[in-house]
Amino acid sequence: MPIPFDVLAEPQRRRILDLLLERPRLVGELTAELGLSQPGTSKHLRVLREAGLVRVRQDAQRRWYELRPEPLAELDAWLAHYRHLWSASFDRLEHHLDQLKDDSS
Amino acid sequence: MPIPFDVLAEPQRRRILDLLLERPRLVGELTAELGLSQPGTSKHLRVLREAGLVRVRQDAQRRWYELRPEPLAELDAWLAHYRHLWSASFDRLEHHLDQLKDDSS
DNA sequence: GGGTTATATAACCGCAACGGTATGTACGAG
DNA sequence: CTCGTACATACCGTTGCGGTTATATAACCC
Repeated sequence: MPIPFDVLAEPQRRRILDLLLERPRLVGELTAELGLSQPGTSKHLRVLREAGLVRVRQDAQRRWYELRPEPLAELDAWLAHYRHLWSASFDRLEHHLDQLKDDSS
Repeated sequence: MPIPFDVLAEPQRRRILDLLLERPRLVGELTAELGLSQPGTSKHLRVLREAGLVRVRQDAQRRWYELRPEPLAELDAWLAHYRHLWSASFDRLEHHLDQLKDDSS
């Protein structure tokens, strides 16, 4: 699953992710909160689904959308290549992370 | 400076960032390595410049482009809101980060 | 200064994405 | 089984973006 930069480039889709970060929601709820048409919302949700950023749980006619953070974790991994550029204590942080890894293994 | 999601959505621009992560480069070098036309490269560089992701150092007719990681740091901060979703030991990590902060203050 | 090198800007084109309206589908209620 | 609800899909118009070629700008070289 490639990092979905283009999917995240869309402001409305990021708003959807922000809303789903709080709790799962129905399409109707998202439609109201985004101020979009219902099909517009559905279309964004399709894109997010195909990018693996959300998953659906069906409940009769309703569909609960919830967050799926794996692609964001991959984005985080990509960012890691650049992190030492702004994180002064990066090396020490890495050292601490290694310790965490050792603790849990 | 808002997080430049749309700027990063472009694959060629991410390639430019990857190349600049190694070392600063001239427009001509980037043009060759990307396989684009020279104006195409310049246009991407303009977008990256306006997003604050690169800066230019002029040297006669040449322009050395180099990375400016601040916007990526903001992206990192945005990601932080989601990080606990995939980082099992997030709370412990946060604790360690706080310790780092205390050490350096 | 005239020519060359290095880069930026302008003008243009094709395509894909986002938004809407209209319609299809699926499930439950009565 | 019919109607209403909740969502998805089809289709279309507009717009913005990435790519190109052509041209402008600016600095060095001789």
